[in-house]
Amino acid sequence: MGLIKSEKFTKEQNTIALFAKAFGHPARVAIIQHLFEINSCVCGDLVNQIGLAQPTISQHLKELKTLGLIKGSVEGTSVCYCIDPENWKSMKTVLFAFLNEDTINHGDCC
Amino acid sequence: MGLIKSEKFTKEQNTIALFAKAFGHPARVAIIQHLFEINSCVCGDLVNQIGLAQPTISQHLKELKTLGLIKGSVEGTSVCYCIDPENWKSMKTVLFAFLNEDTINHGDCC
DNA sequence: TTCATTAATCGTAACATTGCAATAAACAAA
DNA sequence: TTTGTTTATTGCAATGTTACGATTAATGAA
Repeated sequence: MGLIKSEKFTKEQNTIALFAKAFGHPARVAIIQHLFEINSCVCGDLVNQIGLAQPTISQHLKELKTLGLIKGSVEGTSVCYCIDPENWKSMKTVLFAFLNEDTINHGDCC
Repeated sequence: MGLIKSEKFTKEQNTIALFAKAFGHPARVAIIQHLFEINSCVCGDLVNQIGLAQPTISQHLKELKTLGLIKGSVEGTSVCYCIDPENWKSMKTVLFAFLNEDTINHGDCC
């Protein structure tokens, strides 16, 4: 049916999935990487950096913004985007806890 | 258009996105968590554990299997699934490198 | 062989995602 | 005000994802 049955899962599982989904598209990965690479805000050159149309980039930025991973501030005619350090940190805590579950239980089976 | 323009991005960015997408659904998160929790293989009770229909679970298992994160072995009438430790490890290396990019550059801006 | 059990596959409906052209909105400069 | 620049929004087409009923395949038990 195309819609996820979120009520079948725990809040934690849904949160993990939401964060993971944010990185489930290479354009959003590229945006985040570019933000870390230039080590400051990105003001306008994202469309040139990534080869997608302006409305498409805008849409990906909106998704990352809605999740709180990035924040934008208006600077004249352009908008400057950067990572939201606190939300990034808490996202990492959630994902790391999940990805590190193999270190708690390390069953060699099969 | 619904299709990702992978050719616009690096191999690394596409790999990160593929792994992240695997965890972009709570059912697949739940499957992985259950595999770690019981600390061994899961033989058949996944449909009861998670509240989705058998074909749906089978589909999610297939995705995780295609990515190499889990592996299944036939045991009589049932199939036993468990994490593939080596592929899990290399997936973690890729995702951790991405998620830890904030520790390399820690620009306070905006 | 026949029956029961379990998992995979097929087919399909409903909804989501991706991408972009066109347009609108917001602002600075002339 | 008008013009140019930049980003957001709208609308839509193409494709992908999710979910499950029905069926098939494979195996063990009777």
